[in-house]
Amino acid sequence: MSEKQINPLPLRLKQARTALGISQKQLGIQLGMEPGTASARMNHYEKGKHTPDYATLKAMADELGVPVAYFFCESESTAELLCLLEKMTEEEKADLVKKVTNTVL
Amino acid sequence: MSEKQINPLPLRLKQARTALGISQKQLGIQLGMEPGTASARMNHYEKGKHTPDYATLKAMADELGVPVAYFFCESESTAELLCLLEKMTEEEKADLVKKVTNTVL
DNA sequence: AGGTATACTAAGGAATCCTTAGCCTTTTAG
DNA sequence: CTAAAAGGCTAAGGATTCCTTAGTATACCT
Repeated sequence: MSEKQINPLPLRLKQARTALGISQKQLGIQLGMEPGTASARMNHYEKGKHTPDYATLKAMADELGVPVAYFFCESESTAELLCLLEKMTEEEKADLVKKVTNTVL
Repeated sequence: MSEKQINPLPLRLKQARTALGISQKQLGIQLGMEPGTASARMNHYEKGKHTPDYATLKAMADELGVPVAYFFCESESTAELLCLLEKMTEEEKADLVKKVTNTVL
């Protein structure tokens, strides 16, 4: 019954960071962390040792160009779709909701 | 410069809980919390006083029938779509990614 | 009124995080 | 080759946040 209870955040964070080609420390600095602590803190988050609070989560999301919810997506396709949704208007998303609702239900 | 930095979790939690018509305390108990602490803990989360760790977040999501990422959606339409995505197969989601990609880009 | 249910809060012990101070490997420069 | 720099990573303790206890307040019901 080994119910794997994996926190997606470490993986998603690493994916988004490496996509930008910057180091853990540099990302932390860009988020406004002290240069002396940025490396350790970001590494803790990426290794799942610690969990960032919401303000840090939001800052990371903005810096990485993803929505906060992206960090908690369990599947790749959902993560990808969320990033696309962020680029759409409310109207476009409302339309998509209707379409998908008819398809699924 | 009032940068609205609202944590969506309290609102989303309340939305999903009231949709089920159960009390804060009862939800906490269903998550396996001690009956003596369930009320206070759930209220803290719903008022934004404290933030649940991932295990609690996952348990809440499962019990409420939403994905964990739902708690962090800033817009209603995105929150709604995420819940629909959870009911789709990986294949269906992959197809949707393609469609949306062509629409957006 | 009395009892119950629900939402909510203060305070302190318990748990987690942030910071300091490094180590270890790989890569780059000399 | 050697040294230095860069990136990833970790232990430990002070700083911060959370969990738990205990209780208040309001509304509803009998």
